[in-house]
Amino acid sequence: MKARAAAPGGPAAPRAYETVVAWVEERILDGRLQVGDQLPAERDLAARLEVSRAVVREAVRSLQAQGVLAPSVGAGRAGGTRVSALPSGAMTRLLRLHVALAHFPLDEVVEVRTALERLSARLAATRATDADLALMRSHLEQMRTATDRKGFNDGDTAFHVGLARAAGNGLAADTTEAIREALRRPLMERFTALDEETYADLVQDLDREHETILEAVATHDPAAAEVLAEAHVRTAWRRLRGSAATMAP
Amino acid sequence: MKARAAAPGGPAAPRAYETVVAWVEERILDGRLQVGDQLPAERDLAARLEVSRAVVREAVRSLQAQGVLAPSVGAGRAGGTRVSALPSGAMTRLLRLHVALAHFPLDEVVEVRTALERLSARLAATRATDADLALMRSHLEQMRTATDRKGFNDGDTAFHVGLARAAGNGLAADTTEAIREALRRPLMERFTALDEETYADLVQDLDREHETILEAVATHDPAAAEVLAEAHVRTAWRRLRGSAATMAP
DNA sequence: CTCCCGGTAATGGTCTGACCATTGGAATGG
DNA sequence: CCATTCCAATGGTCAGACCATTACCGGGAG
Repeated sequence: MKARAAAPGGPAAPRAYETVVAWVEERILDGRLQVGDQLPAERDLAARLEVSRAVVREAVRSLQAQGVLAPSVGAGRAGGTRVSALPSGAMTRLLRLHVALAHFPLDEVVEVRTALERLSARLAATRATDADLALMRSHLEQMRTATDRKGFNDGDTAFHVGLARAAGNGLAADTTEAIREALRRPLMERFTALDEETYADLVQDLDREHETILEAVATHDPAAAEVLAEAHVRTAWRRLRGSAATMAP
Repeated sequence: MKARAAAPGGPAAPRAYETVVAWVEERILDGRLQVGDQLPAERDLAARLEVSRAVVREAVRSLQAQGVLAPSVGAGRAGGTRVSALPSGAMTRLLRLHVALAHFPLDEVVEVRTALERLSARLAATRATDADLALMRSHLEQMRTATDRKGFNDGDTAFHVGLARAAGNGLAADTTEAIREALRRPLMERFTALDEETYADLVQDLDREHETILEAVATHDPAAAEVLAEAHVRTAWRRLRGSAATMAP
């Protein structure tokens, strides 16, 4: 009689790597493991949990994909797998893939991004430092001096991520960044599909709107900033969303 | 002369499993792989990319953690690893861990949740079906008949997730759900720390607010719904955030 | 005493080869 | 035609080995 006997209606057979993931998660959730702490060596952990090193490695990869673990080779303090907190890359990849899989339609993503933009603008208007403002101003300049559409888009992304960072909300900033990155490809497709005149008009209007948002933030006017920012994202998307180059003939 | 020779200033040595992840991601991003498609068998993929099966498995775990791949045993159509789109669980775990790691302070998370709530309420007020409304009403009832605080909290979660689902925005709903789940533990700690009288008052007020939100949604009044929902989350958190049971003496 | 240098050990990274449990489907027999 | 049996393919797991990188320790040179 095997322990793993599959009870047909029962819970799916527990994978060995899940027990390792659970071991780590449990210690993170109750605080025994904190950022910077070192995990036992893979060989030790495998022995302790009575699994093979291969499944320990699978578990580590799984948690690494969430930005929670960071393995590094070598002996002593510097080596070993440590607990980290780098959700940005993880969120970006997750969102980009699921957008590509058409699980999240672009309109939905833009709706969320609009809501976040509003939040960021309001918070930034109350918290932004002079350094934040200077950085955002430099991004405005970057857009104005951009020589191609990709350059402009990069500046635009930097501006909005900068706004989110200035808001002092890490989750909002990381999410905004992830959404921007996830939308980069489809956005650029629409951007490059515009004819020269439409593009020039759009850039001019966007610059004006950026300017007014920055002004509201600089003068610490949260109410104005949130309205302007929300309207900005909304209208920009309205003008872009139609210009899709058909992708699947 | 090794191909992997570490160029000191160069980019970090590319891990073998990353090439496998890249292989899959590339095909998802350009549409060659879609939801439901089957990946080559691990052994085949390993041979094709000239890596060991172990690293292929690590890559699969990594993408599985993002909700993008779903392996299953067996032969024929049913077996094999397939492309999936289940970001909900992935987002939940990611957020929960990073909240536990104190990378995202509770106040920040609640701010984002407030923004999402506002969005969901507005959208729900324009799109909610009778079925959605009936479901939310049942969650209201669930809260009223709850015998303990956990039961109330579960109903509350269900109500707000239901609102997000009714909004018809999958990303907003999944994110709301992830945040709710990530906050469950710290929220319940505060919830249970309230004395009986404060708790009774709070529950009564929350119920009233839920009622007004649901009313605004039912009468298709987006402007009212978004204001009520935002105020609801904000005041609820204000009343709860102070009641923390100190955790680390 | 200090500094440099080599060795050593520990770590994650990778590979190989094997066996198991599950599952679908093909071959077989009624 | 249907039920049964067997087989092959799949992911899951394990054991053992070797490699590259890195810190640390100890000894020798200055």
